[in-house]
Amino acid sequence: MKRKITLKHIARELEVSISTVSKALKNSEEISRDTKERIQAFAKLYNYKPNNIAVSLKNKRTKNIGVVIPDIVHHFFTTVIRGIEKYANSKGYNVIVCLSDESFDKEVINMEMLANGSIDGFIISLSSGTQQKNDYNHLKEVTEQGIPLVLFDRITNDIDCDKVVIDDQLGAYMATKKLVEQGRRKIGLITTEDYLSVSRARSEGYMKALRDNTIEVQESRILKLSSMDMDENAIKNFFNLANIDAVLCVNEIFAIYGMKVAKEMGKKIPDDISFIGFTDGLLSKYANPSLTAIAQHGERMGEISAKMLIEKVESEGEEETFQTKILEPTLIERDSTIN
Amino acid sequence: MKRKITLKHIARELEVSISTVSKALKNSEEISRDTKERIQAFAKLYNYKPNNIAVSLKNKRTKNIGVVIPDIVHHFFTTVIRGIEKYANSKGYNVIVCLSDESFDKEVINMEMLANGSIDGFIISLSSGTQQKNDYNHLKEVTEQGIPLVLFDRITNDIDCDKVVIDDQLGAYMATKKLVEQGRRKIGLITTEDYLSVSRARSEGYMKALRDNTIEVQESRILKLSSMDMDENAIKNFFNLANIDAVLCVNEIFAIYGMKVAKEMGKKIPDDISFIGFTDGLLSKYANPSLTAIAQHGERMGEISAKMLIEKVESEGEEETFQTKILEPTLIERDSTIN
DNA sequence: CTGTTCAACGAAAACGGTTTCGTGTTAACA
DNA sequence: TGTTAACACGAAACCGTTTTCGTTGAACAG
Repeated sequence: MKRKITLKHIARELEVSISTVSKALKNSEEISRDTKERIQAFAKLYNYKPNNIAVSLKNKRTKNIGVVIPDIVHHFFTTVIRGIEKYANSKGYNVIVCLSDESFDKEVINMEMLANGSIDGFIISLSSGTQQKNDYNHLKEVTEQGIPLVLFDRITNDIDCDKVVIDDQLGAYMATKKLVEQGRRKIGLITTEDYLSVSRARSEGYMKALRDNTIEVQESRILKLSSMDMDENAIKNFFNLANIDAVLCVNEIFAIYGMKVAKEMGKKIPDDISFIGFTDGLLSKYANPSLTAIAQHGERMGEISAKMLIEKVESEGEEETFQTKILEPTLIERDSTIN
Repeated sequence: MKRKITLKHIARELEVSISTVSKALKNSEEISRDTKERIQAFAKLYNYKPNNIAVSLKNKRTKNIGVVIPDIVHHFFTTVIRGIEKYANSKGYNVIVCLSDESFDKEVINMEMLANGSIDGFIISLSSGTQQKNDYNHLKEVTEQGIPLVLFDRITNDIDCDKVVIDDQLGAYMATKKLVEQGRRKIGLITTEDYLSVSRARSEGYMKALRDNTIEVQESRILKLSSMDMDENAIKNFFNLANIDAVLCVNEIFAIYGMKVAKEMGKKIPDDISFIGFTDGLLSKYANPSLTAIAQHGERMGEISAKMLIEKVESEGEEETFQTKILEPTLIERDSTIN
């Protein structure tokens, strides 16, 4: 077992001081060519690499960024992580991923664990528990400590920090408008409970599009589902009672499941009923029929979040100025709507 | 901006030494009740939390574990991460996720970044680039440095370390056997190039099952696809020429895509052709028809990997003994096979 | 009164680097 | 010959902990 070599070892071996070694390895002008070459050659030979922890302690920079997301088994979040990873890595940063599991408590615990020196900044998408509880003190605390924070997708207005979102309202608006243009009038919405910021925005876009096209918003055409139990009968009733000819779903699963139920009821997609779902993921692409979807551009969102964060981290406390970046969603038309 | 408070601050404020503060906060017997209470109260008041980096440097324990996987936009890997996270978190560890992007170089770079003190151990699934190159020196190096390593799913025999896999051969065997029992004789296999350890094992299981049932293995019934370009015509030819009545696919995407092509060709699933795919993910569940799948138990695999790793990390260098844990795959029957 | 013991605390080294500041040597110059 | 500046390097502080090993004063026995 070869232990890692340290500056001290090199110094002792080459009979110079630790400072000389340190400087030599940084190619400092202070050190003579000869000595530098000796030291660098020795270091290369023994594969010396500085200890990250020691460097972090000294520089108060960890080169780690902490990402806290509600769930990782969600295509959207994985694409965001990929975007974050990509950008962060290119800048020499590592990504520590923590899952809040949609729980307020876990979100708080994870952030506290990381906030004690482990990371240089946070990228976070709020858990539903947090949005429901409407308690953002844990976020306030880290920002007060001067730790940069970027919120993405599931954000809150209660905290001043950089934010990255897509225009959820616009996405829903575009989708609903498309359905209207295709002659649909009895357009339903399958969503979650309202405390999720994104669901709310999507509902608003849906309703606005209806109103702009002089279609009345009917409560019976809005179905609120919990992501845990997707009650088949509830969906059937919904389709039947409201006599729906098109559905906008706030996520892929709802859409795929909705299509399944519709098919079981003997409905033809898209002739009898059209479907559009949020989050253009694998399911949308490979569903049968393939699902028209509103792409959230997760990877891009991740990259932008990482970029904003790292800029804040590396700007030595210039004047604080926060921005909110709003990405445009894209409607990707497939076979679950008329083309 | 409230800066973080340190032992030194507390010591100065309470006019005791740093060591006394440190001990008091650890409830050491050395310190009198009075002093301990004073110090603890003060620490609570100012929300003192030890600096992780400093503790890491001192203890040579980071409480971080490094996970390097080929890709995160893959249901299987995300479930593994979830399992790792879950167990690691329960033991007070954080998870640093790095993506190799199926590239040997990125795998090496990521590991080198993390190996310099950032983590206590590695959990890794090899990139296809690495398996293709067959070069495992980067793994050898970290193990020689005494850093615990757990390999999962995509492993190699060239390295001595703990490993966690499912019995891929058995999975393929079970699936193929099931197809045979349902009267299929012209069973095809859609796989990737052979350098991936898992694909090879699955091919072997497939062939073994055929032989055990006195069905000849025909090269024409094996299609090797690159995951990049899924050539529709190649698949059509494959189905036609080999006159296939059942297909085993080494991953979900191949299976879903295969079903799509089959349907386009007018084939009925499962009457004309059955499908079974590896990795029981969301796609399998929500496909149409839903896909009979071999579950890889990713989450369990992640938990076990994390458990094995953390045990190694926390066992102060007892005698080295490595184990390979082989999980049993489960065949989940759905509508793409006859039931 | 001296010696021992124990409780309660502090000094200092250590982890592995970075960085500031000082110092000895040499060469150049007046 | 004495002064000075540049060069090359080392000492030491520091980052925030942990931990070992004193040290001090009081209490107690003899």
